[in-house]
Formats: sequence, C-alpha cells, structure tokens
Amino acid sequence: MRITSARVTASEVARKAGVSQAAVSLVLSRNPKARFAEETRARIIQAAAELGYRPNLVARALVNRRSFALGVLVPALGDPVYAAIVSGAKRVASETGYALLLAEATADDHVAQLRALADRQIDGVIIAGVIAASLPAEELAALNVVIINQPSNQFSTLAEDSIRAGATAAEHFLGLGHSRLAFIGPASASHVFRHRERGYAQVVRASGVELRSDYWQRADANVAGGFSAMRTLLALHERPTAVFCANDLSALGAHKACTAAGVQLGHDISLLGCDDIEIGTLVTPELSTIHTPLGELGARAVRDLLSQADIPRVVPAAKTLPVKLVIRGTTGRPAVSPPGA
Amino acid sequence: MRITSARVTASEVARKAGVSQAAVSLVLSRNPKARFAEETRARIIQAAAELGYRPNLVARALVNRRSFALGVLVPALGDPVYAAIVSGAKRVASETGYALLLAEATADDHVAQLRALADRQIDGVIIAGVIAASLPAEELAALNVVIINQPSNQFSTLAEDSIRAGATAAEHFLGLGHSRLAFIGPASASHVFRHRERGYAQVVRASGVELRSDYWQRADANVAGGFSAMRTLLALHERPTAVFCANDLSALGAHKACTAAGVQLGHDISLLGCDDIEIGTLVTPELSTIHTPLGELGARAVRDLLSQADIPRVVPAAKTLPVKLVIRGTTGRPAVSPPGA
DNA sequence: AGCGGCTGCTTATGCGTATTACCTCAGCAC
DNA sequence: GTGCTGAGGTAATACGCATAAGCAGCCGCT
Repeated sequence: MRITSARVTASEVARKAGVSQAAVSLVLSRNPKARFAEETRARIIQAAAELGYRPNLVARALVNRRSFALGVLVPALGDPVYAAIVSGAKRVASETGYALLLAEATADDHVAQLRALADRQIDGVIIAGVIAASLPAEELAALNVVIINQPSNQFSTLAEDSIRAGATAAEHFLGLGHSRLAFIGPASASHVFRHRERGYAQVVRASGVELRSDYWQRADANVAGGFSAMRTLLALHERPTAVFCANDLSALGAHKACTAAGVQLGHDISLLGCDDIEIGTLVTPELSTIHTPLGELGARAVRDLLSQADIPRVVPAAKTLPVKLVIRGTTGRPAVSPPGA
Repeated sequence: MRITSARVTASEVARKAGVSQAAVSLVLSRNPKARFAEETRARIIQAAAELGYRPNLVARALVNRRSFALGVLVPALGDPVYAAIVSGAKRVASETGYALLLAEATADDHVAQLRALADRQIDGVIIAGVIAASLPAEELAALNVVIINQPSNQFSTLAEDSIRAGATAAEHFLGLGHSRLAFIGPASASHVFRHRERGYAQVVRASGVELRSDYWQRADANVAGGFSAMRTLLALHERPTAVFCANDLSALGAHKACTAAGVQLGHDISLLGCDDIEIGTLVTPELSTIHTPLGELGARAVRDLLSQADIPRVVPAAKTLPVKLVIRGTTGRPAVSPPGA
C-alpha cells in the first residue's frame, strides 16, 4: 500500500548525524537563535543530503499553522479569462514556494468549494468570477482574501479599470468617426460587465451621440450570446456601424455572426471586444480589443495575499489596474458617413 | 496575525458535549467499531453543528498519511488542451473530496515542481505534457502516477488512440477523394504527435497515394508554427488539397494563413486539426478536427489514481481511449479532380 | 458469589515538524 | 574550590486528529 511514500524524516537524519531531531530542524531551518558548532552543522547538512531529506510540508503546516498554500476560486478553469488569471497567480506563487489549490465553483456549490479550501488551511484565497457577496462573510473573514474584479468594503480587491475600458472603447469608436454605436453585454450582476457598459455609455452620451435602445443588446457573455445578439443587430433596418462587446468571447460570437452574414469587419462594421484573450488573434480579421491585465491580476493577488499574511491589513485595500486599447483588424473608420455628418 | 483562522477543534467540541476528544473523532468519522449510546452520539453531533466544527484536513493528513490531494503536472495551464484535462480531473476529484494541486512546469524546473508536489504528500500525480522520462524515476516510483499520452513500462498510462487519430484523418481525406495530402507537425519528441503522424502516413501509404516530402512540413505545434508551415505549402507550385495538422492550435494557424491568402477552406483546401478544442468553432469556416477525449483523460486519470491508492497496482496498466472525427467546415471534396482521377 | 462478556466510553499514543526551556560542560575570574 | 557565563547541544511539548488499548459498570450465567 503506497498511499504516501515512505519518506525520510528528520529523526532519521538525526540518527545518521548522531544528533537529536531538534538539532536537525534547527540547523536546516537556519534558525538564527540556534548556535551550533560548524562541524555539527556540516554533519547534519551532509546527512540530510545523503538521505535526500525533504521536510514533510504537511507536518510543518500543522505546527506552523501556515500551509504555504493559497486557494483560487473560479467558476470555470477552462475559460481563457480564468485560465489566464490562474496562470499569473501560479507564476508568482511558485516563485515564493507557495502552492495553489484549485476550486472550480459550479452553480450552487461555491460555498462548499470555499470550505474545502479553508479546511485545507490555506493561507489565503483569491476569488475571481464567483460572486463574493454570495459567500458567507464570516467564513471569508477568517481567511486572507483578495477579490478580483468585484467591489467590497470588507475585503481587499483588485480590479481592472472597467469604467475606463468601456470609455476607451467609446472613445476609439468616436475617434474613428462612428455615430451608430451598439453594445452587446449581459444583464448579469457582474460588476466588470456593468462597469464596462457604464463607461461606454457615459462617453457615448457625453459626446452627444444618441444611445439607441435597439442598439443595446442583452446577451450572455459567451460565444453563443454574442452570436445571437449580433444577428439581432444585423437584422435591424438601420444597422449600427460599431459594436462594443462586454468581453472577447461574446465579441468572437459576434465576429462569427458578421462573417457568416458577409459583413466586412473593420469596414462595414467595427467590432471591439474586451479582455484580450489569445484566441482573438486567431480569427480573421483579428479582433480589436481592450487589453485587461488578467495575468497581472492573478500575480498581484498572490503578492497581496502574501503581504497580508505578514502584516494583516486593517483597512482592506482596493487597487485598480489600467487597461489598454489593442487595435487589430476589426475596427476602422465607418464605411459610409453617418447621416448626421 | 491571521495566518490561519482560529478554528474550532475536536477538543472544543468534546468539552462542549462533555465527552473526550476521541469520542468526537470516533462519532463524527462514523467509525464502525465505535459503539456509542444514541444519546451521546446525538449530543456530539449537535455540539459539532453548533460550533460549526470542521476537521482540520492538514492534521488528518498527517496522521492518516494520506492527504486526499492529487497533483497535476502540466507545462502550461493556459493551453486549452491542458486546461481541458485539468478541468476533467477537477470534476472527478471534487466529487470524491479530493483536492487538486497544480504545478506548471517550465522548461527546466519540472523536477522541482514534482518535488514541491511530493513534499505536500499528495496521494498521486497526473503527468501530462511534461516528458515523464525526464523526471527522476525513483522519485516517481514513490508516488502513485498516471501518465497521460506518453508510453511507459514502469507507470500507468492513459492515452488517446493517437495512431487511430492520424489514420482517421487520412481516411477522411481519402474518402473525400483527395490525393494530394499534406501534413504539418512538430519534430518534437512528443509521443502523441509522432503517432498522429505515423497513423496518418501509414494509411496514406497503404492507399497507394504518394507521400511527397514537400508536403511534409515540420513546425512547432502552435499557431505560429501552423501559420508559417501553411504559408510554405501555399507557396508550392502544386499545392496540396488536404492538410492534416498535428493539433488544433497549428491547424488554426494554418487556417489563418489560408484565409489571409484567399484560399477557400473546405473547397480549395481541406484542413483538419486534432484535439477538438473549443476555439475551433470560432473561426470561419469552423475547423474540422479529430476529437480527442481531453476531459475524459483527466477524469479517468483521477479515477485510476484513486483506485491505485486502494489497491496498489503491481503491473502498470495502459489504457487507450478512442478518438472521433468531427466534420465541420474546413474539409470537403477536392475542388478539382486530382490528376490521376 | 464469582466470572466472563458486553456496552460505552476514556486514556494514551503517534503522525513529523518547530520551538521553548533546560541541561551539561568548559573556561574563567575570584 | 566556587560560582558565573556562554557555547552547544537535548528533552519535552504542541499542532489537531485517528485509533489501539484499556477500563468501569452492568448483566447474565453457573
């Protein structure tokens, strides 16, 4: 039975070096308070090396009350957005010797998933995509938490500048001379999506361009949603010339609908996504988009968690990371001058 | 300092219920050997519920010598192929109360990543995409291991039927009437890629169709590789009419090259990928491909690991999962009859 | 009355590590 | 010699849980 391999323990190293287990622990953990003769120190280090001793992190976690592991709670690992966040988090985590424990929360088990992480004594948790408000606050409060892309006055947050993302989209379109601006986005409670929409709407409105309700399409923020929303827009008597989608996935759905309808993207209709996931460069023409710092969000989240672990934060911090316009093939000047011009 | 939250322990439950800590453990773990009066049992359960007791899994892991966690070692979490495997693994793992510990192995730290997992006393590890032969065999041998898509006579393996995948590709092309068959694939040591190629070549050769060396392109199995390889093919005096790519990513690169060159996919040239990642449906026309059971591989890997944990396997098992042709938009009959017809 | 056997619990111990408190011995001052 | 100090270690304990072993009380049987 090979549940956990028989591994060499500190005691065995101690026996081999002719010292006590405590000596092994003290020397190998470079405890500054420990005064050991150079010769003993060397003997212990050599014995450990010869036996291939590696400390049992589970035992260490038990006594330290620190597991050196962080949890990540996301709704879907396969989604490129969360994959990018996880990847960024993993990079920083492994640099610092931290492990990442994954939790994929489905519709109704997000609380259970959080508990599963907490029960493993994680030193902190990163929450992205899962509505933090739907998690029991008192259980979260017992953890170090960083929430990505959601507001919270109780926990630290880290977010893209969603308002600016939407605003940038509108500015791009307006700058190109568009005046028939459409939007495709979910009716969801998601904070990012709402803010991307708001930033977009604000700038459009401020420019004096009309916000037409038939240009404002509600659709799930995925490929299918974007596809059907775009079909609706294409069926309109007077088509929009520029469409901003709440995320790249729906933009790619919209892209597909346009291509299928023979619409020349970047000419007949300008299309802009948001997130800058890699897939956007695979379609033709390549998807213009607003880059959001997904990997960076994951990476910073880990760093924040690690600093929280040392100096617990009284006041939760809220940081916002900038976004950036990435012009590729799907956006350009309108083909025909808008009526008002 | 809030490293790990102050949580209620079994002893506190015991005090509240007026019993010993052992009683709490015995009752709550439904140990069949423990005979307790119904009334005591109820008191313990109620006390636990009132205090919100949840066992510390770290402590449990230490005494059980079983962490109820599995490791996953992959080269890139962002790659849709590995994301799909991880997602499948996660599904089964969380059904059975197991946690998944991620390790993303970069070029030269794969051994360190494996050790980091082992040090956390994982009950098993799934290795995908990382060359298992490059890992220290004696350290692997101390673990329960399932290797995905690589051969091994020392450890259990789980693989798609790569030969069949390639063969299916060739049969599809030949069945459509193609005779100018090309291939794009890496020169890498990867077993899957080599077998997909071999299966393809075997069937082509067996059909009597010539295997032209200028139709056999070496390229990295990613978008950029597929793109440039396809450019080379397109520049040929006599273009191939059907191209099989070693994976979807390179097929998507090839797709892009074709679209850019004005080639009508599915008519002028038939293009076939392999893996069936979701992105393939986003391009126009949608990518025909060979479906490989990525999620299923991850799921089965976890199941195998769990059964290994109970009944250790003397002889490593090797299982192969079937693949399936998925015809979408990029494959069709050749536009012009091949010379020989 | 005495003893076996069952019920219903408790006590003790170990998992592998970190850490505190203590212990021994040498060297030195006096 | 005694006492003090510091160097160089060890012993003991705790972390939170699981589990083997033990033990008290009671019943029934002879």
